[in-house]
Amino acid sequence: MDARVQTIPIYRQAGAHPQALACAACEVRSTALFGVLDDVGLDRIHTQIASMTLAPDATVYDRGSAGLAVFTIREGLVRFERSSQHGDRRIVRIAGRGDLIGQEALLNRPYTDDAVACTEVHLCRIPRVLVDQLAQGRDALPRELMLRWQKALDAAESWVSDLSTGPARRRLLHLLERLAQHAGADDAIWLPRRDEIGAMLDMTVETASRLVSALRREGVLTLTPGRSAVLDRVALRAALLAEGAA
Amino acid sequence: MDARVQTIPIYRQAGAHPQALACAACEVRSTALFGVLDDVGLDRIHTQIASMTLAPDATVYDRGSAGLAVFTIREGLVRFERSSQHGDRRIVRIAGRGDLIGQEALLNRPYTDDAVACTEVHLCRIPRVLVDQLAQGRDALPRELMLRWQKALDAAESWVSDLSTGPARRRLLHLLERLAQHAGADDAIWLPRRDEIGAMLDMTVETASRLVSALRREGVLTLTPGRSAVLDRVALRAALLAEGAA
DNA sequence: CGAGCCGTTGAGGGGATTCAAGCTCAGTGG
DNA sequence: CCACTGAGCTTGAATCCCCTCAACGGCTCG
Repeated sequence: MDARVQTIPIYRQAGAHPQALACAACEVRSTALFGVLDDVGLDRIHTQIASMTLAPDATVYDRGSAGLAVFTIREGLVRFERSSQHGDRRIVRIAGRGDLIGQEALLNRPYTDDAVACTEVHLCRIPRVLVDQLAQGRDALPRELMLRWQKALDAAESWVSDLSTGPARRRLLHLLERLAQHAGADDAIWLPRRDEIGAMLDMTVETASRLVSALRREGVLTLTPGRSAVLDRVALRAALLAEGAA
Repeated sequence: MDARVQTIPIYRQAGAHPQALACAACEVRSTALFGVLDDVGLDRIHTQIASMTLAPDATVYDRGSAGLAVFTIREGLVRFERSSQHGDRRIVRIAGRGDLIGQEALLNRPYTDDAVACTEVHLCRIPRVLVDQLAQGRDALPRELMLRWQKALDAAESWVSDLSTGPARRRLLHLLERLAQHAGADDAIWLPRRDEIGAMLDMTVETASRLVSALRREGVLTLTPGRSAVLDRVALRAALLAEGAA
């Protein structure tokens, strides 16, 4: 949890602090956990939610630690890791803007994965007890919560069917396709390190490197400094079709 | 949905029909969705829940179809399948006794996977609207629901880290370990067909066959007629340790 | 500048796939 | 009754994809 945490409460009254209107004006509000709450609801919660910023590779929480809060991703990518006791880790899922992570906390459970920032990440940290309170009063919240849970479940299952199936090249292409969904304005995606690609797709760094290089030569991918790249979406589609996978 | 469905309502008053006390006396009640409801709650629901029995390979529901109900597994195993448009399917998760399946229905969503019976399966079919009603009145239910969702999510993620990681033999051993958790009294497990093992572990039928035969020769597995087998748990543990995976 | 991390590329070997054949067993119909 | 068939399982041989082992270059940083 080596992050810059701004515990400054977020007040909503006009003018004031630059983050005053943060919750109400939050860009992801409509897709985020509290998006369904009205302003009255917001008044009750905005003082307890902490805004956080994490650097790449900073951990949001550790597997096994007590779950005291859930997090909404305002910006950036987070990966979920598990490692077997003999050392080799596997990345089992990634989450992005608008996703809710650490739901286990709502059940008073320890976190089931290591959650690590891929890019710089902006989070809202929501204490477990706060959600409990809200869940009692209104009932818009449970549904929204269930939605998050289902979304995470779906993501986990399609991780199996897309990223753990077939030859290495196809798996990589599927990964790129998925990363493209979190792309910036200019088709700039976050490109994992080679060993991270390996942990995601169950392959060695060497294989990951070879395949990335191949895609670079084919023009599907153009590397840019700092773990990022530009994707040619058309070429990617073509490559996927050539794999016999749409 | 080619099943024997007993739409006979399940009444709770004493004596009466053999299934009269079904809900109240349900063996899996403590672990099932409505386990937390008291008798009053049960009175309100038992008439709307249908008891079903499905034969092996019967489908519970199809991916994409309208989700009108969730199901509790009273007995047996259910697998979740996805198939890409060029034909090859992948089994992404299995669920067993006490698990809730088809939660998407609660969100008014189509089912995200094909759900297919592995063994003979006994289900309780719970209409979506019924859960909605209950969720409004009491609030024990939402928490129980969240628990199910989290359990499914955890299962999906560990499917990636256990069954989609490493060499074929280790993946198969992990699968057996998992199937052993659903074993009958005598360590008799449901053993998938070779092509089903292939769909679970992303390998060919031939590889699956070779590995199963090898384990049979090593005494880890003893085949018995009808897609089942007896496991030597000690030998399994030993084999897993030899793989460098606990 | 050397150390270390990260990425790349090559050579060789091994594990899984592909292609192929043969087996058992249940169901079918001559 | 028994050949015939097809589905499921097994085994073999050849191929290939990916891993292992290795070396090297670029880069940052102490």
